Amino acid sequence: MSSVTPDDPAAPRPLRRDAERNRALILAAAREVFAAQGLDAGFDEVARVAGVGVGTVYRRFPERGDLVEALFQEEVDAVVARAQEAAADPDPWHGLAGFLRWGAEAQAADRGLAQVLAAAGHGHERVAQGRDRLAPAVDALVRHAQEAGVLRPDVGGLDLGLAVAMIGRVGGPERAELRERFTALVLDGLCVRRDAPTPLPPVLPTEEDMAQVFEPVRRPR
Amino acid sequence: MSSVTPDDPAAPRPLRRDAERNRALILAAAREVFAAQGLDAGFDEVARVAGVGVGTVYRRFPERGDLVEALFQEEVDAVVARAQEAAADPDPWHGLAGFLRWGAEAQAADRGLAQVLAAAGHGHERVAQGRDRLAPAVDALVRHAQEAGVLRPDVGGLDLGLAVAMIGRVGGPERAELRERFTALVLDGLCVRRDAPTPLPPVLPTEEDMAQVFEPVRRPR
DNA sequence: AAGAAAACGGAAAGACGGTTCCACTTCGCT
DNA sequence: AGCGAAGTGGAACCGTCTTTCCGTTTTCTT
Repeated sequence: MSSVTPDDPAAPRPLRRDAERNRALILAAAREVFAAQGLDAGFDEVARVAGVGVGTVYRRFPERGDLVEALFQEEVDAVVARAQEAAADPDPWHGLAGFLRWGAEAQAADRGLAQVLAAAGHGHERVAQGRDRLAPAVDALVRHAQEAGVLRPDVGGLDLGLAVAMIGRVGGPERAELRERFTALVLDGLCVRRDAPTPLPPVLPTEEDMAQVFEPVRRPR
Repeated sequence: MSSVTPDDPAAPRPLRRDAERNRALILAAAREVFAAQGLDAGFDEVARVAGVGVGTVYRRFPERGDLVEALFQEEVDAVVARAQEAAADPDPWHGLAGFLRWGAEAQAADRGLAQVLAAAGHGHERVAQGRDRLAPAVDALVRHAQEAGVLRPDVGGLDLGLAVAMIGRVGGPERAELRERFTALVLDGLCVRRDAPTPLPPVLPTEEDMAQVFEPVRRPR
């Protein structure tokens, strides 16, 4: 008779139901832990949050990279979507500014995302693919604003990406107003022409904010 | 007779000659290692470079902070001096721009300096003093440029400090041209008025540069 | 319902880096 | 030169994080 499971040579065997459930739990836990502590958070922390044993995490994701890849594919999707949305804004400058603000905020809120976008190309295959999906979207956003004559013509998509990364590191997760301030400042540098400076948010930085540029979150033990 | 060593109650006993020599070797080694790897470099790496045993480092500097303090007092002096020099520039804008460029470069070349300036206030007493010496100098530089009407009036000294820190992290030690690019961009945001954008250095960032924002130097094992 | 296979948990083993400690050396003094 | 104190080096220790392993549990199939 015909077997119920046709011999699909590419079939990676479906996971058992409990395994599938745990896989989802692990991914959710990793999302939370990596966002808070960065990509080098301990595997047992992930396991603890997921409510499974460490061994389970290792069996499902033998290398740290596997977990990272599975996790951030969707986060990259979100960034790409936001970039496309911004590029479609009828006011190109508004779209660009909104993306810069949003991107900085996203990186500040999620250390793991920041690290994975940066590390793209160094190793992880699928993460690099994600970055390659991202680049055209940002390029389009930049080109759009340049064709409208509002963004200076001598910057590229990677300039914008670097600016997002730079600003995202300022002030720690709590000090969004401070990032607003630097976003406004950089935007004043990015525009083609302006007479007076755009007013900055009136929050003056404190000494402590500076430390955040270098040590975003001290792992609380 | 009068004793050769008067009972100075604050006298911390002079070090033996070999101890003094090793102290100097350790400081020189720490300067090198911290600049390359940051403040959390291993003590045994410092000991190896200095050509002494680990125990020697620990006896002379029981806490990591002691070593940091002894080391960076002089580096802070250099920054203060540069800020004062910049404030005395007959062209205030030129002085400000030069300081921003120089500061970013100094931090990029010396991870330890970057971290110690940032961490000031969290702990280390004398490092905090250093930062407090630095702040007025930068404030003066900023005020000077503002009184000349070339720097936007709504930024403070700490904005400039944060900008230096931000830009210093871009591109890794090797990519100074890239930092030039961002310095020019931020300066265009900082000035009071400009018509056309100041031309940027024509170096386009590469994908790898982005990684440097987050992982400036991978310790080579 | 029963047997076989997959998956689980968490203890144990391993790798790694920071810190301590003490037998030995070097220095300074008489 | 000889003695005591200060200083030294690096092996051993300790805590932390990673990875493996295996006795038990859960699921799937018939």
